[in-house]
Amino acid sequence: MPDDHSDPDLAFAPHDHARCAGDAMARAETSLALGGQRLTAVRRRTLQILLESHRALGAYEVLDRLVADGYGNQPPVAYRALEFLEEQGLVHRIRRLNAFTACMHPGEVHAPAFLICRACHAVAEAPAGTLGAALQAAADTLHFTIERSTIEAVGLCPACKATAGTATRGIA
Amino acid sequence: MPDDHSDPDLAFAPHDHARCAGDAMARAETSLALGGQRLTAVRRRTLQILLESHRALGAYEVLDRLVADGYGNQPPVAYRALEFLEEQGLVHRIRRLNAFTACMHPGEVHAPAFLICRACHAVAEAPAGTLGAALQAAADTLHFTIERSTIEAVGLCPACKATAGTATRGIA
DNA sequence: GTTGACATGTTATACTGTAACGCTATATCC
DNA sequence: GGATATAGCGTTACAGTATAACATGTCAAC
Repeated sequence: MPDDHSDPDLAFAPHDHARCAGDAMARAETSLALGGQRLTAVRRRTLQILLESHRALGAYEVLDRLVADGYGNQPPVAYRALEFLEEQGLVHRIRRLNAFTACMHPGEVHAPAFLICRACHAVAEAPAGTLGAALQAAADTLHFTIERSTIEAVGLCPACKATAGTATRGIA
Repeated sequence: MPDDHSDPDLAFAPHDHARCAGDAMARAETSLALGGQRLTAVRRRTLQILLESHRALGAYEVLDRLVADGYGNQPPVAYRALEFLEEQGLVHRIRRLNAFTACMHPGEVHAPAFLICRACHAVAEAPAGTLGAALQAAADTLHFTIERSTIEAVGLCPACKATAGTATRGIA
């Protein structure tokens, strides 16, 4: 099983990966400490796995890597850590892919929106812009109170658009 | 297994159910005919099931009802019909619930947005408003081309907000 | 009435997610 | 330090969701 160095980048543009991962981990430690939450070994390693791989991983992919590090090898081990991290706003769940990805700017309140390339499987966390407000407005007209939201779009990233028609593997 | 008359209404406000279902079926026939697509028996019945039940149904729930009508009793029968209807814009998939619901206004181009009550499980298709534009704008900044989108919010509908704290069953 | 394309029926299996139980580690209180 | 309470982890077992692959049937065009 190959490592994931060759996998598509999380954002569509290149950037300082090590730095953004390190920053995210540091912020995670701080924000958990402030909230009185415990970043245990499994949770820390799970977050690291997502930060390192730098793309959306399925729960069972995460589990495989936890197993390789000597942690429990049953699904709940991964799911519990992922759910905890999601509740803490450190990880996002991408329902379209049945996958999880590390949050690139934890701490900031945001209704995460994801852009998923169907050709190269890259996933980018989109700038929120007026999205949150627009969703809130839609909910308001029905007097609905939003607690959590999922916003995901499937399409083509700039790179795959450029090579459109060539050897890309589709998601459907 | 009880019928679904007591299930939460699709929209949060009462309305003329028979009429909206009938309209939707009529529009479905027209739009499929124009596109040269075939509304076969299974597909038609599947759409009817979703329109009648008037809430989000899992694929296996749809399958149960198809079986009761004498259709094939294996998952692909339901999944194929549902996928076809989704491609045609007649059905929406609600990923948060692993469920499907009939589109309430097929034909109109729209980025469907769903409001899901975690207490009573009602699902409403939210007015699009500026949502589509906001999502498009977010994608534009990354030069991403959107082909399909999933927008779902979990929270409390007006009725469940009113009875907050009383006997409601949570989704989580 | 044969051909070809599309749709359905069916088998089998893969993938995703969770309930429940017992043990261990950590924190707290005395 | 030792008792107690709580949260987290490991494990078993299973439930729920989805799809690949192939066989059969149906329909329209020629």
